Amino acid sequence: MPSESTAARAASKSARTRQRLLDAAAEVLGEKGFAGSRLVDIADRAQVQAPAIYYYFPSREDLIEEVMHTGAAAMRAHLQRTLEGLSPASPMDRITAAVEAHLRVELELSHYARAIIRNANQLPEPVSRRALAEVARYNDVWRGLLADLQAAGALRPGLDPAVARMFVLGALNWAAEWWDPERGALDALVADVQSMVRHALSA
Amino acid sequence: MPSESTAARAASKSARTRQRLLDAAAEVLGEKGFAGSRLVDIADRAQVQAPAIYYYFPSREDLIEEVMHTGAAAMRAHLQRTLEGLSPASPMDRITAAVEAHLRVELELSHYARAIIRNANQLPEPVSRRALAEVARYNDVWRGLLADLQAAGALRPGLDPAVARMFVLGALNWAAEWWDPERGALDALVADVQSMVRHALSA
DNA sequence: ACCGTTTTCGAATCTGCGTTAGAGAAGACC
DNA sequence: GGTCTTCTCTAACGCAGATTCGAAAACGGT
Repeated sequence: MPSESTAARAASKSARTRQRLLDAAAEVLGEKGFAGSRLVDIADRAQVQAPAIYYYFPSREDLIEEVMHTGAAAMRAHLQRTLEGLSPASPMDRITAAVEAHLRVELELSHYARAIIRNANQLPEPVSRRALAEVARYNDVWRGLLADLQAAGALRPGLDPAVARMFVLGALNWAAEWWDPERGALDALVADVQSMVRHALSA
Repeated sequence: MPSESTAARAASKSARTRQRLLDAAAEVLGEKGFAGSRLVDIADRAQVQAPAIYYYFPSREDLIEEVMHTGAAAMRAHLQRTLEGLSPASPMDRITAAVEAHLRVELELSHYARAIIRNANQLPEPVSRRALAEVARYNDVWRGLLADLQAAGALRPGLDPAVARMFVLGALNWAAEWWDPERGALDALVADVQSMVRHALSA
């Protein structure tokens, strides 16, 4: 039996390789999409040969499935943590905070988020089931934010909350398609987008 | 030499098959994405066997390339026709009209637009070159719309016009991911989105 | 230094799909 | 009805990429 520290180190080495594979898969998925992501690309990026993947995952689909699920869960966790960290705030302020949370996790914090955003709608059924359930819960949080806004009378009358929600999420998600981390700080983007969202929804 | 009418009929039959293939390809591309689109699916949808494709196109990539190029050109043509058809209008009214044009071509008029929107950013270089050039020109039109708005002092101060443009186009493009033609009329969506865009940008 | 376990790799297999080849059907014109 | 052209199909090829296998390497404990 290994001593505590070595066991920890051993476990962590294996765990770290596994993690490298997941991270690599998330990156490739975010760039090439589900059908375009080859195991060789993922393996390369994780500094391994392709067959090594099968030591950690039963199949390509299982690996991808885990990336998707992790990504969706991370987005929701980040959003909910952000909202809970808010001192009592107006519905609109909560939405503004959610906008920032979404953009940061999408563009700065997590390749997994990018993978989710760009692939959620083009995955084959078996792979997407668990992930889509998680995405649905994420959407539920936003549905709540919009409902609160409307209940407070702060949503422009006539606007369908469902359309408003997809409008905002669409604008946010699309940033993954064009935002270039190289040029310009994220802060400026966040501020502009918050301003536009606020005015797009306000009564 | 065939008589006029039969020549026309013959030509049109061949042309129609070719067209069916392009249409089928546009639909499949819009659903599965570039890497996920198989020739068999396209052929099936066009009521042909896969090898028949090669009578009309040199390769899969050429077929797809033409779909992309056609799609991008169609979007731009539709947008420009719409704008030209406008009696002198304020910059904001022009943008509102552009919003409707974009949504209609994306959701109602053309599978090609959907194909472009969902694939423009994940195509391999060789296929995307011509299409992306066309997309760039489409973006230029929008860039002009935003510039005019700003010049007229009607863009909220502080907003980066480039960010504003991507924000709006993102919200519009994302509709391809969730809008279900089955339920609800497009008119309602258009009205809501126009309202949100207007307020998002207004000074 | 030696042994068992964990982890990785090179080589081989299997499968799906783009593509080619060549023969046959469907017309068009005489 | 014959023949030439246009179009489409069936069968087969070749490659790329997922997966499997068995052996080697790396590692931890003694």
